[in-house]
Amino acid sequence: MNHSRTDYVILGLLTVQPNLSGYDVRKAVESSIGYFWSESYGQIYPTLKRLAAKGLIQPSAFAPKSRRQQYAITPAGRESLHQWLALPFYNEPPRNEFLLKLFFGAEAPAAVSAAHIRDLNQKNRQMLATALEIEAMARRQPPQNPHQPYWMLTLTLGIALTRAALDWGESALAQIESPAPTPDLPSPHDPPSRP
Amino acid sequence: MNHSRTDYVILGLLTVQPNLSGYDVRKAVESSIGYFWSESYGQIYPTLKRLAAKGLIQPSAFAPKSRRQQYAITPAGRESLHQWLALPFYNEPPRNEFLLKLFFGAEAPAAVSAAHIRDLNQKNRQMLATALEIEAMARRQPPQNPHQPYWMLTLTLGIALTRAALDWGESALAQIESPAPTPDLPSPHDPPSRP
DNA sequence: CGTGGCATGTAAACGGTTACATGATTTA
DNA sequence: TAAATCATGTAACCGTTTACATGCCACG
Repeated sequence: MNHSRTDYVILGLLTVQPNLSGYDVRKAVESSIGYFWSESYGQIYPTLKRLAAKGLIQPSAFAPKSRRQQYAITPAGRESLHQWLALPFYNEPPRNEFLLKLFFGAEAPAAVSAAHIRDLNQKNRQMLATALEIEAMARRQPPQNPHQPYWMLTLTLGIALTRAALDWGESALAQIESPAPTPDLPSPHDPPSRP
Repeated sequence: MNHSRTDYVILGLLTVQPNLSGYDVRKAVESSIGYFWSESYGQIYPTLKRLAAKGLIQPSAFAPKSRRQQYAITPAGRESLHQWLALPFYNEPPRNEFLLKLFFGAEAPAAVSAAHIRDLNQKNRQMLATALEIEAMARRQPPQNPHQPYWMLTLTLGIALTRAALDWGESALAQIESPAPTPDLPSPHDPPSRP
């Protein structure tokens, strides 16, 4: 009776692509909503069974050579998805370990926090690069797909947030690495870093 | 033997304020790291017991009138915190329900997604306002506290991300509400919304 | 005195991951 | 035929939240 969000991930993906196996679902999650969602097999397979038992999806083609049991969404499943979409979204309690470590940064040498920030910047540069690639690719071909405008929105939010985080990261690094800028006593031992 | 992150939240907070009870920890989490972390009593109280048993914290003053059992960090606890701070941070699998619903937005009337975005904007405006207040308050008094520079960094990241999300939200709303702008066929029935 | 809120605590449930088991199929 | 990897599945565990229980103190 209790629908977890995994249910709607699967139902949603089945509206995008009509036949998916558990394996397919996993791949689809990773490749299309991977940067803001994740699912593990331990969730996916039992959920498929449960959704089928409830009639929200149904076993469809048993893919010829590939021994993959595929499923398709039913009208009832689509209905259920629509209802969920209309409910207000619920953001779970935040838990950002990077910010947690930074918050307690004064307990460690400045180099520790600096390393974390560099680490974050690295990840963000990577993320930005792939997001921009995807965006460029999507913009090249005309929007035949009714989902595409929404996908672009999720993408542009990701890009905007990553850019903001990167900007912050650079200035944060500068602040941390310049050792306590006492205005009239320029630090004697740390040469200004010029990459 | 396994240290959960709740351990380090408590140890960290005890380096900031020397004596805290379970109740205090909860309040401190909410008021100081609330926008990127959360803890429930069900975690806090058992963790306090466990940390005390391991000697990482110790019962200190039993607060006079208030029947609150307070704890203080021990040298071993501080050591443990330092070690953890030096480890790379681990960001748990992302799970953003807002983006999930937006991704499947094409399955529902555009008004549904628009409402979600407005909802998000509302939350972000709220968040930005309080963050800016805190920032202004912090900047007013000179940095007596060695933790403050790090706290400011977490704050400025929050502000930057929220601003970016708000900017995105406005343009996203505009895009969604303008019904499929066919260039040479200006939409006949939707009057341009002027707030 | 009684009631409402403060403070501590815990049992049970929950959503989710990890680790492992098992065939079946492709590739070398 | 051996090794790799595809695909499905599940049991156990884990961190966490929820809901509830309990006693204490302040205040009307």
